[in-house]
Amino acid sequence: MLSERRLEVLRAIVQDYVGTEEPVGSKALTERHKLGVSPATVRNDMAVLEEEGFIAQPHTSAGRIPTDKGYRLFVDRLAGVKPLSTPERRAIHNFLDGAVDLDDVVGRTVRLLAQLTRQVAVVQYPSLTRSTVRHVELLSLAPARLMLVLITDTGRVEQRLIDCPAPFGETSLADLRARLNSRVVGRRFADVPQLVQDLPESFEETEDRATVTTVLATLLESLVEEHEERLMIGGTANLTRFGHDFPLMIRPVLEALEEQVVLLKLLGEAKESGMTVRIGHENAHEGLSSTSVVSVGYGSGGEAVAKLGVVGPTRMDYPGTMGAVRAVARYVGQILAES
Amino acid sequence: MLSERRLEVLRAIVQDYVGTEEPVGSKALTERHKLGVSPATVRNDMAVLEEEGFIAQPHTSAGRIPTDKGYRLFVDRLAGVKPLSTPERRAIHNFLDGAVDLDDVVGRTVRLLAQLTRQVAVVQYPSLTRSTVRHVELLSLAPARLMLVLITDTGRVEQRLIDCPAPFGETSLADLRARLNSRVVGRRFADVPQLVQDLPESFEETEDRATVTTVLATLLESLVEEHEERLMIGGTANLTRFGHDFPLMIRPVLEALEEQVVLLKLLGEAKESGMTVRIGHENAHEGLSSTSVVSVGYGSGGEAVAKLGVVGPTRMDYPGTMGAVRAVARYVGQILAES
DNA sequence: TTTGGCACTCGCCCTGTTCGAGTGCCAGCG
DNA sequence: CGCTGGCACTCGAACAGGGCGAGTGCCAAA
Repeated sequence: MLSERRLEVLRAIVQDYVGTEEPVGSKALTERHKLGVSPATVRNDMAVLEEEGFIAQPHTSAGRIPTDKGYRLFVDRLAGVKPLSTPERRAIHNFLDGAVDLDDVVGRTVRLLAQLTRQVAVVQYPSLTRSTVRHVELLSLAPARLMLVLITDTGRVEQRLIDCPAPFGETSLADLRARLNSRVVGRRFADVPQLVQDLPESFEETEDRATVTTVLATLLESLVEEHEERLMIGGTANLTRFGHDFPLMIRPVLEALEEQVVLLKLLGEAKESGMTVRIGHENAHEGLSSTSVVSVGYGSGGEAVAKLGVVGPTRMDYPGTMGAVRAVARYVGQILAES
Repeated sequence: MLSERRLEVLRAIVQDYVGTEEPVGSKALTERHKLGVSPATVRNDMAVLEEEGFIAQPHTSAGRIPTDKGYRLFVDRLAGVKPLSTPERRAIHNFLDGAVDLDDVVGRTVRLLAQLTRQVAVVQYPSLTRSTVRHVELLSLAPARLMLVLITDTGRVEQRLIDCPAPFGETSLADLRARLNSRVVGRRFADVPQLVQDLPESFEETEDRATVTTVLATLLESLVEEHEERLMIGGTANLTRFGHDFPLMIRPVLEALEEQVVLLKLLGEAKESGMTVRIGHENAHEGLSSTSVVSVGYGSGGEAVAKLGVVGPTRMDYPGTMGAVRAVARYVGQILAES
């Protein structure tokens, strides 16, 4: 087990390294932090910490830098979540309050998060399957062409064109629309396909209706699949803060960020509740092995409807980042609940 | 005036430099291109070209590289637009045909363009003001809360929440909806606010309606303003191909790309018809002074409803890039016309 | 267990040197 | 008059060597 002071030394190393981006030596440590011991003692502690794998030296006769394992310990036991300052909180409110629709909320959130953390921000749209249906609309664009519009309680609006096998009268359309709405409004999205599937059984009439309803069902399903998970990213310019080795690092990160699949998986791996911090190699994707991901679920009520987070270098200000991420998530939740 | 051979030398320099990323000297030129003259002659030509400002040397005793002016001449007079290969064309079709809605079309276009050109792709959503209204829908989400949904002929669907000053009956709603549609469908989007503004005059009834209609009008207007110009970008990972000096270059470019305003202005400066190539300092934004922007309008019919293009280093393969941009724009136009 | 001292290591940075691609100029040739 | 080959020159890239100093590990003493 590590003594209290050793942990203190680790904390000091992490803080200094995050601040300076340079390997930190024993002397500098004792000067900048009031550890109450001499450099020699710190050196001994460092030797132990290195043996345990919490820190490493890039090359002999250089200072130490934290390893992923070191950051892990730091996050788990040595650092809290730094609450935001009141100006920062106020900035969040001001910035987010002007949003006019969901796209706007998500867009503003991304920009806000990127600005607060000075890192790359990722915000997932509220999941369809976890939302409930607020409204279903069927519009007739042309005789044999419909448009389906779905509105969720989280403000998402999804639409899809439907080519009907045969023309469809306005009255039957109204009928179907009414039945759909009475069936489906207020239900969880995930249940919708099944509900719609059953709909034809309640009719004894023409096959017209049956065909259309099946079209609807398949459409709903594909819609849920394809649009289930959308996300927005921003602040990629912050990648340039990565450090001196950034030309090599930045490439795979940009590539990973472009692959929505990768990002979704990344967020998907995060815990359902509470904040998740994945450090360096803890991330499955190897292009992100020198980045850390801080993510948290957000939602209008008790349960999360989606996640948001930031991606940055492992050498990041964890307490501050976690504080910003949590604060933003909370407030976005409030905004969603209001709308 | 420049002789034919001098132009040929410039063309060779541009081609070689684009290929190798390295300053090109007289010897290498004569070896790689059948100019039919000796290096010494080429040197003389180069001296002239440099005097005229078409090429420059990064430092004494290095080869020459084209200046912005040199690229301009190259694009204007020395290079055509390289048509795509048939496999490439087929790829475009295959890739774009699977799109299910406008978001999907735009998203696929961005990815396609980025992949074809290996550069950063920018695609503007079809402009609202240049589209016509296909459908207007008014949904009642709560007694005093409506949702307005607008659908354009280009497939854009825009929605906006409306908080009514007072509850609004279902029948008055249906009435208003019908009137709205009969007034507005088929009209150009830009005219809609005015049309809606006039709507209250055709009523002699309660002030209920009047208030709601004005709410509608202002909303329509703000909607047009705020959502008029949206765009999607992709392929930012290609920024890493920028060259050896890319750490310095990439920063301002990423920042510019994040600022939608900047990009929109960039595309806005492009000609209305035909392809526009802006080279280096020709771009107003100074962060983009070492990039070139190739853009072109696209649309379902004769006139353009929006623009798309790519952003890359001035040292780019202009004929190939222009070919890809043009081909993609054409096919996206077709897709939009079909939907 | 902590501390001061001390020898040692090794990357960084500065300097000097070499190497060669590329240039400009010039005299000669068609 | 334009093209060509030759030649001296320039100047950056690449490499090597040396001093510097931060930082280390170890040890003996408190």
